[in-house]
Formats: sequence, structure tokens, C-alpha cells
Amino acid sequence: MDKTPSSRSARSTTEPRQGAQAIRRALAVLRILAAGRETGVPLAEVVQATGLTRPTVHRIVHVLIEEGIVERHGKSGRYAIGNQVPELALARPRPSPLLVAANPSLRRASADIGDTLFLTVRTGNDTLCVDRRIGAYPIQVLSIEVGARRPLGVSSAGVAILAAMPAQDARKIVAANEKRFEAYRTDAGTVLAQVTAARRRGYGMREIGLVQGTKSISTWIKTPDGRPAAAMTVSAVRTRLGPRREQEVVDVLQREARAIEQNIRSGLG
Amino acid sequence: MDKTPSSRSARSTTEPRQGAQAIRRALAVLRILAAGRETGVPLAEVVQATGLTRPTVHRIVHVLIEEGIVERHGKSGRYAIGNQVPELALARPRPSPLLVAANPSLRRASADIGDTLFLTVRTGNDTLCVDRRIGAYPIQVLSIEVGARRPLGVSSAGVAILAAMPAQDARKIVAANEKRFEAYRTDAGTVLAQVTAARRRGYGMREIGLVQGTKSISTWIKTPDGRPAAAMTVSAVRTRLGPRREQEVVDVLQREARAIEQNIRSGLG
DNA sequence: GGTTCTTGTCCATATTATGGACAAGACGCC
DNA sequence: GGCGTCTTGTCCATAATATGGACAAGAACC
Repeated sequence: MDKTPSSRSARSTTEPRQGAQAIRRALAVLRILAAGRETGVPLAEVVQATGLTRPTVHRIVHVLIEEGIVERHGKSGRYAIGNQVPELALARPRPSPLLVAANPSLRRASADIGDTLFLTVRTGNDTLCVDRRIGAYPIQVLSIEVGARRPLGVSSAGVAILAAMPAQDARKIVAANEKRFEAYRTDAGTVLAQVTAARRRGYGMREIGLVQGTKSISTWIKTPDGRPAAAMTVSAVRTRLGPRREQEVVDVLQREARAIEQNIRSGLG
Repeated sequence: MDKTPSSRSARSTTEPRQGAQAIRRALAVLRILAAGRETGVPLAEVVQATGLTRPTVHRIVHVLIEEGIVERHGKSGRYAIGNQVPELALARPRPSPLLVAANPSLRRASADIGDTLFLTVRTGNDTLCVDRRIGAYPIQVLSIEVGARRPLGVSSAGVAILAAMPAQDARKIVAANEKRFEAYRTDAGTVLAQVTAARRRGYGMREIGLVQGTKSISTWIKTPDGRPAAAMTVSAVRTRLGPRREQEVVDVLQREARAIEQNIRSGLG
């Protein structure tokens, strides 16, 4: 479609290091594959999402296969993250500081609310679900699993995180994700409107969740330097989140979000 | 030292895809950084281990920092695997098949032997410790932790894995790791001699462990296609592993190694 | 204030990655 | 079977990219 190199050269204030186009492209490919989880992603979709040409993606993906970073699923021919990635990840100490800092709050909030609770971090231009707690209420929204990765803006958590950052930065991210929105049946304009609404409201919300009949509410969690690092989300069947209960849920979420921020600051995380 | 490009071009039968030198180099750098765990690795050491030039490594490392794949430790200036790597790893289902297949055997063997037990996999030219069980005996060798990564050949597990593959392949790996051996005070010749001895003996052994006064014994575990995928290792203070006990330990390890192979074949893993 | 480490940067150059065009399968439809 | 329409895979001339020698700038030590 549009393979404008201008979008690449339209760099902002901080000058990015050059002489590594290929490496950056390979990482872009990897991040798209990560969004495909175990199922994987067909080549064409990687091409579409990255805006690279097919020969280039093909070459990158196959080199990564040779290196064990990417795997190809036998029957479907889809590409997915390979087993060397978790192996590399073992180099880092296991429990992430955020997870430690958030753990007590997630437990409390889950007990108070009773619906499914998600902790979602920002990673680059994506959201990544890193924790999920199932509540006591018999109907639970379990569609999103730990490891789920989506472009910032398509989920209530993503909207919340965008709403918590300077409008300028949010716009930049939305623009960067534009090519990927189409797969989620949305577009940059819609996302930006939702972000503005969330900013005004003080929390993120989606009346129509990515799953039919569900509703989600998200609060943002900022690092000490004021930038949003994560979101805490409640998802439930829509009927369970009327106006009154919405406010209750928001109160709990915001209380716990502040508690997590406090934990991070005090180095508990 | 010798920056011979011939060692790069001396390819074997399977023709490697080209047009991605930079990506391969970036991955080589990443694997060296992974061996440095949390502590990280100074730039010079990456240069030495990869055989790349300093400007090249510098450029690669800094691009990876911009991308969040690598981190730089404040005070020391050392480079280490960044937090985006575990994030990418979340795309894969959590417990590795091998770990599942090996779990009961590790428990049994640990109970029978009482000394520290390690499960180590091969990943490329490295060994990677993926599980560790602490035994009942009061003195335990805990030097190696889950996530520890070393060039194939320097540990008893690495020697065992090399011994279990065709001599030709083992030689190729040893040659590829040559630059890195020096940091472990060994060399290709010594390693190859140990591999030959292990092959004859039927298991890997190190009288002088990487830690002073310890001794290690390793058996290999093969995948159904006959290639070694992992090793099971017992480490203990040397005095505890005299000839008689060595044979006992070997018997247990080999029994459980076969059990694990059986589990893998029957799809339990 | 020199000496010897380390890491960081520049830039002309040739090597490398690029992508347009074409090929080869796979699947469904008539 | 033949034909259209998917998908993925490959080639190779070319431009753009990554390369590394040489030089610079700190940091630590004496």
C-alpha cells in the first residue's frame, strides 16, 4: 500500500542512532510475531503490520528461524516467537519489580471487586498483559490471557495509558500503530477520541469490549517520573457494570493504582 | 586478535540464508550478554567473545538499548539483557515441554542422590541451566543458578552434550567457541580431550568443577531423533564423590535420563 | 601530569540489505 | 481437468546501508 519512507524519516527531537536499519526492522517483526502468541502470524500480516516489503520480511523471518528466534508452525505455516527467546529471557531475574509492587493491590482489588482484573504494561507501542486475577463472581471475562499483546489504543488499558501521557506522545504512538488498527476494526481517529474522553474522565473505559457484551474499566499507573507504565483493568459482562457500580469500581482501582505507585516509589517494587 | 572472515565463510553443507549479517551479529551480541545475566558484560568482553570490531559492537548494543532489548547498568556501565526480552518471551506458553517431561525424574533423582541436581539444555553453542534441585545433604553446591549460560564445553554438562553428538558437530561447536574459552581458562584442545573421554566413559565428568573443590557428573538426554538436547548433572564437594559413589550416581542419572527420553517420546513432555 | 585503561564517535568506502518483478505452490470454483 | 486467486518463496541489479580504521574523550591509577 503506502510504503512511504517519509514516515520513517519523520524523526522527532531525539536523534536516533543510525546504521542499524536491519536490526530495528527485525525487532519490529519480532514484536508483531509476539502479538500472535502460540498461534503465530502469517507472513502477509507481518508485511501489513510493519509496512515493510514482502521480500524483506521474508528474509528477516527466515534468518530468525535459522537462529532459533522464530519458529514456523508445521501445518499452518504461520510464524511465531521461537524457544530461544525465553532462553534469552532467563538471563534476567525472574519476578519483575512491577509485579512485586502490584501484587498486594491486585489481591485486594480482586477481592473487593469480584470481577476479572488485569495488569497491563506498556512496552513500546504495545500493551502487554502481565497478570490476571480471577474474581469470585461466577461469570468471568477470561478472553485476555497473560502474554496478550496489542497495539496501544485498541483496549481499554491501552486507551488509559495513552490518556495518561502527554497528548503529543499519544498522538505519535497512535500514528505509528495506524497500520495495525484495521485488524481490530478501528482507526486512529476513533482511538484519539477515546483517549481524549478517558483523559477528561480520569480513567479508561470501553462500553464494547473486544469481546461482545463485555465492558472494561482501566486506571493508569505512573512511574515516579510521571510517565504511565501500566494499567489496571476490570472486565465484566456489561450488565454488571452500570453507572453506580462503575463508580465503585473506579474508586477501588484508583485507590490501588495510587498504592502501587507508592510501592514503586518506596523501592518495594 | 584474528578477525579472520574465513571462519565466517567456512560454512558447512546447509547453505545459510544471506542478506542479514547485521541481524545475525546483533543476535550473537545478545547471546553473549545473556551469559552475563544481571551483572552484565563490559563492551570489550563482547568484542572479544564475538570477534566483531568495537565500533560495530558499540553500534549494535546502543541500537538495542534504544529498542529496549538491552540495558546499561548505571554505575558499572556494563551491558545486560533488557526487560523487553522477557516481554517477548511471554508470547510463548509457559512451562517448556522438557521441564514437564523431566520434572518427575528430577524429583526422584534428587531424593535418591541428595546432592544438587541441574538440568541443562543446549541452546546454539551454549549450555543453559533451566532447572536446579537442592538435595537433602547439608553441603550443597549452589554456584550455578537457573539461567546460567556458558559456552558448550566448559562445564561437565556441556562436555556431556558434546560427547553425545557426532564428533564432527562437536568439533565445529568447539571451534566456534574458541574465542570464549579463554575467559574460562581452558582451550579447544583440552575441551576436545574431555569430550573424547566422556564419550568413551558414557557420561561427562569434571574432577575440578568451575568452583574449587567440587566435582560434577553429567548424563546426556537425547531427543527422539537422536540428538542431545540436555544434560542432567550432579555437583557435590569432591570428597563426596569417590569412585564407588560416582558409579551409584551415574546409575541413577542414566536411569532417569532414559525415563525423561521416554516421556518426551510418549508426548508427555 | 603523564600513562593506560576503558568507551564513544566520525566518515569514506565497499559490502550489504533492499524491493521490484517473477515463480511456484495451494486451494477453491466451474 | 483447467483457470483464477490466494498465499509464500526467490532472483539480482542497485542504492543505501553497515562497516571498521583512526581518532577522541573520559576514567582510574600512579
